[in-house]
Amino acid sequence: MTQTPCPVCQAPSNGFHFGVEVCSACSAFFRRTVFKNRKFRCWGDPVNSCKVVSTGSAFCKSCRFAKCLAVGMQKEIVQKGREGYGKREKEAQELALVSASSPTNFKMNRQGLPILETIVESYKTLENARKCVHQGPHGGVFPKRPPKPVNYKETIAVFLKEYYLVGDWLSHCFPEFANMKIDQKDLLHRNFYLQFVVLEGGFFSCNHKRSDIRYLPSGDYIDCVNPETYYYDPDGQQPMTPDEAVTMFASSFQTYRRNVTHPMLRENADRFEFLALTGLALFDADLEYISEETAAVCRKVRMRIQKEMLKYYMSTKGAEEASLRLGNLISIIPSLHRATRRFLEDIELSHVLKAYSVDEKFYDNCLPKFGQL
Amino acid sequence: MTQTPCPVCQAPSNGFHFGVEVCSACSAFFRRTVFKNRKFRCWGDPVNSCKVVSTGSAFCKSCRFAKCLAVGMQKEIVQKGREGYGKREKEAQELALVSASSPTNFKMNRQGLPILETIVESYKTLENARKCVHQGPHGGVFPKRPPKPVNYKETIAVFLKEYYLVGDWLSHCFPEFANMKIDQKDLLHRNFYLQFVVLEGGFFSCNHKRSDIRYLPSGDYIDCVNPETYYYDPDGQQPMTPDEAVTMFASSFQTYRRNVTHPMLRENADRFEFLALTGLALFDADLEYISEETAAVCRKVRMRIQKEMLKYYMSTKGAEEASLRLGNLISIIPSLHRATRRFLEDIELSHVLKAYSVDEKFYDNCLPKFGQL
DNA sequence: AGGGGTTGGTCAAAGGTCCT
DNA sequence: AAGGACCTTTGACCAACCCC
Repeated sequence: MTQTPCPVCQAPSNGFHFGVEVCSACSAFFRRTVFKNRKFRCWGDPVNSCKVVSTGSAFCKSCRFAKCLAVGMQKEIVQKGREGYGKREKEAQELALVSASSPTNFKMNRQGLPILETIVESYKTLENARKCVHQGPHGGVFPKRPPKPVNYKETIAVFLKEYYLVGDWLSHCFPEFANMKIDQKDLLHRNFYLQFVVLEGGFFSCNHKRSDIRYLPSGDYIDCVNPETYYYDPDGQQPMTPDEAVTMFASSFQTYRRNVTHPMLRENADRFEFLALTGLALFDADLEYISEETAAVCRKVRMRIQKEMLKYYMSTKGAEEASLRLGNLISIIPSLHRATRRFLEDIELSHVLKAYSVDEKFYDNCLPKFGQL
Repeated sequence: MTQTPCPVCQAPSNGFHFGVEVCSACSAFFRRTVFKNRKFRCWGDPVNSCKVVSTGSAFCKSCRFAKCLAVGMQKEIVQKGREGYGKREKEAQELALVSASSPTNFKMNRQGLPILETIVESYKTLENARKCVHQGPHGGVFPKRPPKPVNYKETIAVFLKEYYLVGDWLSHCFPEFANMKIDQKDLLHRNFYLQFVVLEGGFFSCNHKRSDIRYLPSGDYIDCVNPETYYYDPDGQQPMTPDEAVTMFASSFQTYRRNVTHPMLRENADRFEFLALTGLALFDADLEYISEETAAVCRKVRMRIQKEMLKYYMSTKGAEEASLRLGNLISIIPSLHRATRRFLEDIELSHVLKAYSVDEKFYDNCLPKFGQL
């Protein structure tokens, strides 16, 4: 940084640029202008005689460039473009077109992603099975009805039905899971299930672009903004009033939304990413009580899933963007754990208090044992 | 300056370099690339077949390097930091000035990583401060003594001393943190501290290549294989015998090792990566009770840290390897949470039972409030 | 010694990136 | 969208070094 002023704009100059000792700003301006071959028009009056001084902000571009040439800056020294060290603009633009043109149809990107392709396909089967099992608003047997808000009893009933459905789905997707010993399978399945419930809720919100209600797999929803509807018990046999329950569990809904729904909305996770996260949540290599053998399998599958995610991204993004996206997605997992744990605490609290008693079957069969999560 | 053209780029060649008669530019390029072990990706279409001509601009680095190798330039001739010769005078002077020169050659990879470089540097300061504060085996004031196993009382004392030390360190590393409102800062700091303790323990184990003992910042250690030494109380006033305590907390040590030490050993995380994880753990954007503003800051810093990690990897690895490594590192965070939570549960249990009572100061000032983690 | 040749180191000035 | 601060890369130049 020398003391001589930039001959173009009078700002402190900063070494030689394109043949003349000018400031870095004028250097960048000159480079961009020449590189993009931009032309300007002077709007001044009288024309082509604007003052070019760095005091303000708005120069007349035309006169600034003219002055650059006048003081001797050489167009020839501007290079024709180099390789960037991350992505290349050209590439990024082309690929942006591709991904924008087909938001839902990602068939083209799925090739060579054996694990994730399998999950995506069989998730469709799960969706169909749900229509039959839940008789919800999208059920095929009964005539269609609009989605309705549900209370906690109905919710638990839905999730209980789901548990085994999801188990079958997992066994179908992952031979690694299907072939595990029954006790290991049970550990993973229990650890997984609530996470899946929470994650899928976030994904539904993401699909519907709203975080004020939480959709269930049945198609109905929990109204998070009016939780008294959720805690309302038609039989009226609970030791707590809905109002009390709302006070007690109010922050739980906050937790779900903050930790999972919002991040997923922010990242705008697609179905593919949601299912990849599902796989990572299932194959939790660091779970307590699992055998070293199971842990090794988990690590292997996780690695494969990460590789496929990366491949999926690399087909539409540059390397850097892909990696960062992968990182952001993986960063959702701790939040997912947090939300799930909160969910579990709520359920256990209800259970202990015998307030809003949870179906015993659900409690015994579908939840991780204490301290395991 | 001979007349034969450089076989890589056709510019006039300039003597033999690394085995082939090439121009000085290609020589320098080759030297830099090999020295830093950089990998490139070709963005051309068709791939790996770009023209390499010295038109003054626009090389494809990948193809340029490939051509260097193709024409016979030898990687082996590039030295790894003046290994063959004695140190140069100038270099010796610099070393005298800086005094704390990096033991490994981090220098080359750290450029342009403003956040992580700052953390790495100021971590050294933290290490020095510890020597004074803890008077441990590496303390500068008292004569050196070998590391010894410590009990829980000594451990808590060490961590209490550390809390504010670490707080200062954080404020020094992260202006974003230093400038937060006091309540937000406190939330992050409390949430962070145990995670840091656990993570750093894993890092120490990683450094010493052993997971059977857990080093403390003071330089002493907890003997995880013989936890009765840890629960031994010289005053003998506790309501539990060491044996009972071991039974009670036995699986905690397992949890630490399984969740943090083992993954870090597996990944062989270096100091740089450990500190990057530290940053990610601090700026937890999904923490309960933090303001939206703070969360936004957290997301921003996290993003920057991830980018710097990626850059760090990309300078020595290919894009895919770098991304997977990043993914694996980030995947340690959920495990870290799990181990930390377990740690917290132990402390709270001890506290409630008034067995192995924890220093009240530590309990009140250094831990996250209930349900927050 | 001493010069020719090759090494790594240095730095000004290119281009690229990011946030406003 | 464009400006400007900030970062990386490049290649000419030079000191250190080996060898004959």
